Amino acid sequence: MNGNGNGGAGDLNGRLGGLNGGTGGRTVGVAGVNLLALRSHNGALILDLLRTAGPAGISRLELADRTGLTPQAVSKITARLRADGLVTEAGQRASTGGKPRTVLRLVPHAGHAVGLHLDRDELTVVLCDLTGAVVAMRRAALSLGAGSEAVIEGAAGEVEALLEGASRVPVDLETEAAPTPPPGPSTVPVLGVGVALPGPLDHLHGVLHRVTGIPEWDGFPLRAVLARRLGMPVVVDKDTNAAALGLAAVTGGHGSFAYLHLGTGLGAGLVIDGRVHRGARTRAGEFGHQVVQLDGPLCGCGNRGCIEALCLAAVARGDVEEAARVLGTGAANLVGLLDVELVLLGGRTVEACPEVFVRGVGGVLDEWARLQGEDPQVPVRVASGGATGVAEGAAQLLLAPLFGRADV
Amino acid sequence: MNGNGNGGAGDLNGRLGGLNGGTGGRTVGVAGVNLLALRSHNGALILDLLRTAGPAGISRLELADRTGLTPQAVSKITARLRADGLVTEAGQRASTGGKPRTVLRLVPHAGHAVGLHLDRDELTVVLCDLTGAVVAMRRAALSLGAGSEAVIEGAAGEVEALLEGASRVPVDLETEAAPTPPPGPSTVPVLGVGVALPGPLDHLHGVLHRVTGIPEWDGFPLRAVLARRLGMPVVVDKDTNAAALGLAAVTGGHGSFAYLHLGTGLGAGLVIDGRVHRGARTRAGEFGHQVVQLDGPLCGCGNRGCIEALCLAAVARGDVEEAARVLGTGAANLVGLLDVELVLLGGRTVEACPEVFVRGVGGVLDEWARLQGEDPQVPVRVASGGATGVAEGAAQLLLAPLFGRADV
DNA sequence: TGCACTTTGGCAACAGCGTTGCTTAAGTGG
DNA sequence: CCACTTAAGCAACGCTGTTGCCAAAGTGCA
Repeated sequence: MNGNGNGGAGDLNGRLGGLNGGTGGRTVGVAGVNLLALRSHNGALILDLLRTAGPAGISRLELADRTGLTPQAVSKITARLRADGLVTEAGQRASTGGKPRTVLRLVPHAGHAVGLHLDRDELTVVLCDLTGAVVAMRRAALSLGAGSEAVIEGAAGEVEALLEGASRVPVDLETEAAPTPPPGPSTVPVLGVGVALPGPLDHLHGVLHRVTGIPEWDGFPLRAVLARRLGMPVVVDKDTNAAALGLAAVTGGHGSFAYLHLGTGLGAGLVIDGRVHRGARTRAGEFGHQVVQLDGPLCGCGNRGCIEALCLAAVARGDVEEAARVLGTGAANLVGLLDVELVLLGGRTVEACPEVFVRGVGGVLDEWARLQGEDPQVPVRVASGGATGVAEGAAQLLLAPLFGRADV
Repeated sequence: MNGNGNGGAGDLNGRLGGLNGGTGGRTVGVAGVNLLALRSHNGALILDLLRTAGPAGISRLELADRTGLTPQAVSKITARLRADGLVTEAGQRASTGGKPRTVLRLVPHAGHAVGLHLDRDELTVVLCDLTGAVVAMRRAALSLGAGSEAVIEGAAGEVEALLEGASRVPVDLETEAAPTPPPGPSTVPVLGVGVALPGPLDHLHGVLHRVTGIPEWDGFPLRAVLARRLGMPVVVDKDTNAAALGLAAVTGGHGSFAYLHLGTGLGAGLVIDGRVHRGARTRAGEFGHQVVQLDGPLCGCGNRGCIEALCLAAVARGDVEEAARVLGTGAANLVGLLDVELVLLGGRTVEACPEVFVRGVGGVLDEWARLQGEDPQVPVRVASGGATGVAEGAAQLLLAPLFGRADV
């Protein structure tokens, strides 16, 4: 009695040396699956296991065990992936009484993606390799309200400068030196650009809506404009969703978690069963304007008793404990509604005093679980993203489909 | 640039004349897909389109168009389904200048499932055919607190009586007469029994937790016990989830909606992308104890300001308008968080004055959408289930996997 | 009535997927 | 040194959806 099937063959086909075939058939509603899609799905699945395994690598037999496929099938699939240059053999394991297992590893520099984070006052661009590691980074001041042309031109310029630099200089990274120097070719193969910015927007079509505070952007087809300007594929998403996607790539598993971002505003990115949940119109995650106090104080959105208003007011008057309690109440509502396994906190306000928020939110969740008579409480942690977290997540908008975690 | 893949081959394999092969491979984590799973997925997909088409039927070419498969592939698949007795040819369409299309239709009585609804004070059993239509029904008084043995025995007895009656007498239904009299054989092929009851519980293993008010059930392996007693497969789920599943079967599409049930308590069933969202531990949908009034009045759960407490208190003092407003606030929170496309209301309290609740909840949602500057508000409607809605949804716990909408 | 045309749907051959059966490679342990 | 174990590839196979072709069954015009 074992489940089976389940896939998602990736939206960005035909890249990276013919990986991911796609069907060529028209697709209305739910798609039938043909052999090309099957091949693509299994390939992506194994690629994802290789990615998750990291530098340690993983053997063919372990892949077979994890996927339920035959060892022979795994051999064939990995042979294809090796021929495509995505995978290499990398040493052997210790023998357990027979021929030692050959370790397979993802080739990080077989592909790259650009992640672009457009915040209200600054811009961050990163170049990530297949593993999601940052290979190059740039940061610049930018005013989102400066007009679309200026913003597009500024962003495109930064992206081009990043790629230019990356193709010449090996690596110039703040955090760490690159573990393995990139290969010979002077040009870096790039899948495209993922853009993350404050919502609301339409992820599917890459069109912006009324970005809070900057009505000028309403209806702007960011995806199309930037794709034409840069000459490569572009995917657009909300900053909170990108952050959540980036965290999902690290978390690895197919679990569920909520990423709560408390900065100048309050929003959430939801990951359900390993996939970012955006809803039908990319409106999911409107966490800041959840009402937790009927007829409470007026919020900027026009409603009363929103979490965001209560939280920010508490922070403004220095009562961080109370802010954490309010946030915790919202988190408890969310956990109760969705039964996620983990709550991650991020954003500048949280980073200012992380322990207070983790303790405060965790306390409310624990109390709630105790009342329900549930034992294993939902853990609360600070998101690991850091300053480039959102940009890295934006790059994942293009990387994730390769590993079978396509959106839609 | 078309999406592809995506499946779920059904948990209940090997039934109904060899449909749904399953792989036979062990499955850890995410599964690879082999040809058997592919066959099963495409078969289920086409079966689902046939189900959705209803008595009107659907032609092979339309199936090909909707699935993206070749007409020839559809011909082969439908030939298999016809050989299995699940599908028949049923007349022809009008010609459009050539050979007229042959209409295919699901054979309703090719399979049945029992849906059992254990409420606090009564029990409802239905027998549903493949289309989900009720073929037979029984209702009896039952006290959930009367002890596990009495409840199990009573429920099993009712199920057996229902099946006994159905195999002899064609149909005895309150609402309508059966459109097509069932076939010759005296025994009805039954997939199994779906059981719906108040939570919390573990859907995956079919084990009950601390059912509110009746602590005796904590840890009771309902699925295993009932399966052994009846000698057929049993699936257990929360009543709200079953109701939502039943509504999803009617809604048909792969959309998202929330079913809010307001009876003696308040709960929710969530359908996201056409699948019931239960969360990792079947705890999702804890809607009643969402806090919408910080430090509000004490709730039975021990917390303060829960929707359920506020709502029921308002109803108790006769202020239904206020109850609807509170419910609407919770619904708005839910819609904002998940971006569902539809809100359905049900339960005895709602059914007492449906217009007030629909108007009240809708009003809050409209106001919220107006503040956000969104145009197409989320529609609010009364759930169509009626008295047997939950039981029908319970039957869908076994029927849905056949149509590719497997859980987990 | 007859013929051209359109559309539907099946038959046969085919490419490609994962699977099975067997062989070779490469270790351990007595 | 040899028996044994484990890993991985080669070859043949069964089954999938696809392609090429043809028969069936209508419409519409002469």
